Formats: sequence, C-alpha cells, structure tokens
Amino acid sequence: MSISHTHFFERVYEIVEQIPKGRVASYGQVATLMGAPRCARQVGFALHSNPRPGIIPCHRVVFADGRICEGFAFGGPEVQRSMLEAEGVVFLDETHVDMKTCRWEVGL
DNA sequence: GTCCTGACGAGTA
DNA sequence: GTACTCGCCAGGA
Repeated sequence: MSISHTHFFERVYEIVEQIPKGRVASYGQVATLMGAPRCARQVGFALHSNPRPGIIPCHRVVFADGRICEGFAFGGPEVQRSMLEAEGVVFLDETHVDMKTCRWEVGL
C-alpha cells in the first residue's frame, strides 16, 4: 500500500495492532513510540479513519488519564467498556481504565 | 489549490 | 486548581 504516502498513519496502525489483549495504551504513548510525542492528536485522527475495522483494536487506545472516549467509540461507549472489561482490563469507573495495571509497554 | 478542523497531551499563565 | 494555548500531520470542504 502507499506506505510512502501516509507514513504517519501506517505507523499508528502498526503500533496499535501490537497492543495485546487485556492491555491498553494512550494516544500519547503510541505517538511517543512512533517518535512523535506531540502528535497524539494525529494518532486519534488516524484511528478515526480506521481503514481496517476489526483489525485495529482502537478500543484499547484511551486517553493519558485512562479515560475512554464516550461518543467517539466505534459502536458505543458501553461496547468499548465491555470489550476491554471482557479482555481483563480493570475499570476504576465507567469511563476510566486502570492504566497503572493494564498499561501496555513495548516488549511486554 | 487553500483553509480549517480534528479520538490528545503537556506546559504555562 | 483551573483554563488556555501550542504542536503535529492528514483529510475534507
């Protein structure tokens, strides 16, 4: 595919797809992994495009605070929370994930 | 072809 | 402690 075209987005998908089950990562974390800690915004935008629904676990990507995006979820905030919860992700609240326990790290 | 907005995050006032 | 601004890249109007 046009890797030389959307170099940035491809990198996002590549990293997000590597997030294991039961783990979550923040937009800023993904951005940092790709070498652009300031581009967290574009990470979210890349997932918004979501060219590969079902392959890219966008539900495992949350805010730096561990909060999930209500209203911006693919099917609904409840669905996102249920999917994460079913994978073993601990929730502090209905909209907050336990980042300190389920935060994904490279090489984990 | 150009301008503006858009799933964020961290720093500063 | 809270509010606002800047940075980044790509896509849509």
